[in-house]
Amino acid sequence: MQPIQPAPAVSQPSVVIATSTPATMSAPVPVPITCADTPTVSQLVSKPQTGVVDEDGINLEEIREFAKNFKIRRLSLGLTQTQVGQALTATEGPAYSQSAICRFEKLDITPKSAQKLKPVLEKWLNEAELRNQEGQQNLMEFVGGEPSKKRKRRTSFTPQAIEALNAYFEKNALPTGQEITEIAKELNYDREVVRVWFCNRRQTLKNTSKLNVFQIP
Amino acid sequence: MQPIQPAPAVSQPSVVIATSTPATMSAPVPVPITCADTPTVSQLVSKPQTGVVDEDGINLEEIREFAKNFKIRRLSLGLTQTQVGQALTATEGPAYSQSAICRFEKLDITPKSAQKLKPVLEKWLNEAELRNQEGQQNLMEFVGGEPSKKRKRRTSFTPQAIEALNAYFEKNALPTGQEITEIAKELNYDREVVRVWFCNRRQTLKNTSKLNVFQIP
DNA sequence: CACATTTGAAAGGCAAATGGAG
DNA sequence: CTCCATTTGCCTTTCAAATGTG
Repeated sequence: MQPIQPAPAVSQPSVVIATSTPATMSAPVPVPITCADTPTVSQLVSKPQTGVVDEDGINLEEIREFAKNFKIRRLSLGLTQTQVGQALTATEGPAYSQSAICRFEKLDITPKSAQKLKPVLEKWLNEAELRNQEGQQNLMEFVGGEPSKKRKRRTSFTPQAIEALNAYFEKNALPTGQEITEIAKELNYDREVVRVWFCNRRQTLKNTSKLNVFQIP
Repeated sequence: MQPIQPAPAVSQPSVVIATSTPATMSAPVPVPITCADTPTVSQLVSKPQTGVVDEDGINLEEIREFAKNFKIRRLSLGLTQTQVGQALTATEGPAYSQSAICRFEKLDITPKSAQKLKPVLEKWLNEAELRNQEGQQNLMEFVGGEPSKKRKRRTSFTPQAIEALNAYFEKNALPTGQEITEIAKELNYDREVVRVWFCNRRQTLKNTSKLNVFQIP
């Protein structure tokens, strides 16, 4: 058994978000026939012409920052979007589905929606982290999740962890048992999880290059 | 308040599944470069050359029939795929996610997987229906779902209901209040749900034809 | 009622986990 | 442990049910 999941040093980002390729995107768009669709936060935030504050006085930059951190903190607690959505339903405030959580994290929603959702998520997450400090048993009780069964729950790595793993992989795709142990310790993930990650990574790479043999356009 | 959801006469299908367009499907497929991917049940069942029984002695026809009925019965109980998955996790047998339930219903799995899943779902569903007869309170307790809150739970119509609604719509896209009441009663859905369905249907139709004005290829 | 918008259930993509063979 | 095929779940996306406004 293992204490739910890691808590990979919630350090400062250090990973600039790379505001997607700016300009140069005026290619023959597939056909945006929609009338006047309200833009999403991620769309607005990626073209800083408007500054950080939306016309309705909403601080887009702040929301972007929070959304990013929310994801990291959620994953650090070892929770899925589904669990958050479900737990939210059980609390006093408004309820939201897994889809809603997903959209918020990806900022694939209107500023108005984001503004409404942010305090709800913020409050909930703080509460969840508090419970977690008092022991993971409290956390699981809070989110109402069963201890799971047979199959191991699929772990979701934080963006940082993925990046680190890829870096290691690039340097050495076939680490020894010793090295795996070290990496696992460094990233604060279960050793087995890291080992399997390398196996799967090699497998994917192999399959990918196999396809390239056919030279698909 | 309302008793969870309808139980639209779980009568005999009467709606032949129309085993997808047979033959004539040898169009220039996008590129199935996969090595030798095990075919899914739906793929196998749609080309009856092999008969109803798989090479491993699995009765595909039976599985198809069950999958279809499973969906109807699930919806009749007013349950979502997510709820089934979650409830399954809480029981003794193996646990499965919403994705797994989805794949089973669409038969988007290998015969082997389907064979494994079928008894699990069958047993669970029987139990669920039993609880439901003893009062919906029992059912909700069984699936462990909260009574929900603010926003009304999105209703999912059974395939039959959809078909019937479309038939009505084709005859008359703007039914009177009286007619709506009758349709709702006939299909055993909440009147309001039916009314909104017609509103949304008209809206969708309008938007769709608006697009056609541009004559998209 | 029409219409724009918000939001969730179902479905799809990718990859974490599993299991068999070496 | 490895490789490899396969199973299965988390996250994402689509489409439409629900909501809000005139």
